Amino acid sequence: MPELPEVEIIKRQLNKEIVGYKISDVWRDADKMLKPSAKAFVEGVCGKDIVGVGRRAKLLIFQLKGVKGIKGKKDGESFFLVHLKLSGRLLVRKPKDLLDDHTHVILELEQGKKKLQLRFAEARKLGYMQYIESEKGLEEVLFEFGPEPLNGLTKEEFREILQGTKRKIKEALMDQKVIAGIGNIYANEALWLAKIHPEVSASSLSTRQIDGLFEALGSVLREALEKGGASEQWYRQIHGEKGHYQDSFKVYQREGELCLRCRAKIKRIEISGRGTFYCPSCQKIGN
DNA sequence: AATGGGACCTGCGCGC
DNA sequence: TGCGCGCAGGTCCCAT
Repeated sequence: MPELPEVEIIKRQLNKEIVGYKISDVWRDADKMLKPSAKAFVEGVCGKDIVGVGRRAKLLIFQLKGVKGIKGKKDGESFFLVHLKLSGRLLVRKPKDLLDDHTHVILELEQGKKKLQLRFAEARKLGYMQYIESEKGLEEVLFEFGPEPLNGLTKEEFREILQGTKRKIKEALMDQKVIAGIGNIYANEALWLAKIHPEVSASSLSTRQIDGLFEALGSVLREALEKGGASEQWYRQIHGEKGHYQDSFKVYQREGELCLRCRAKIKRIEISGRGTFYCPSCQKIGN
């Protein structure tokens, strides 16, 4: 999945569809996917209203308002997070709609007579939903993320961050503590666009290269947003539609195919265990 | 500190 | 048709 653009699209769509609904019940068949425990999650969210959906890095943040279900405490703000990991889908359906494959959690939603379901389908069960009791608890989770590339990150800050680490540039880009929201697809695509070899040390990049990478990153992420995200095997929008950015991949999963700039063959290597695709001719070390 | 490997899980496509 | 293998949008933990 679900990298920044995909999560952002889900966030925007959910804000149009489920804000104002109350969570009336939770069904689940994989307790492991609920944190801090299935019981705490269910008790935490049941009976509360969804007042908004946000995003930080690749996390969705559902803001809740209302009385805690069982113990009936004060009316305050609480939250739950959703991480889709590799194969998660969040789908908004009507209760009578055909069950989606790999659904492991269903939040029953009500607003007056209207009823909806928010279904968490996760083929690999690596994703999770996490209930968080307070704003303070939320801040503790979000605290560690680096800046958001489409919201607040400046060219100067980007330079400073990258010049301060000797790690391979692709590793740095994908580290959520360095920059938030970049995953394997967008790291590969941005480096191709900026003509930077994925294995070069971040601190060895010139200012001109870093500025180019900053532009490339913004351009790739914005284009992905416009195209509804990248739908490979799993990613879907909230009504099940595919995004289209996969049709614009320049290097990702194009091993052996021709570079669209110079016609050289795209190579695949591994960096930190992740498939890495680049053009050996226009992304040279020491460019 | 930095790097590498494995774990967490399951599904799918490919070659034989 | 069936089986084994490699690969998959992510992140965490541990050993070296």
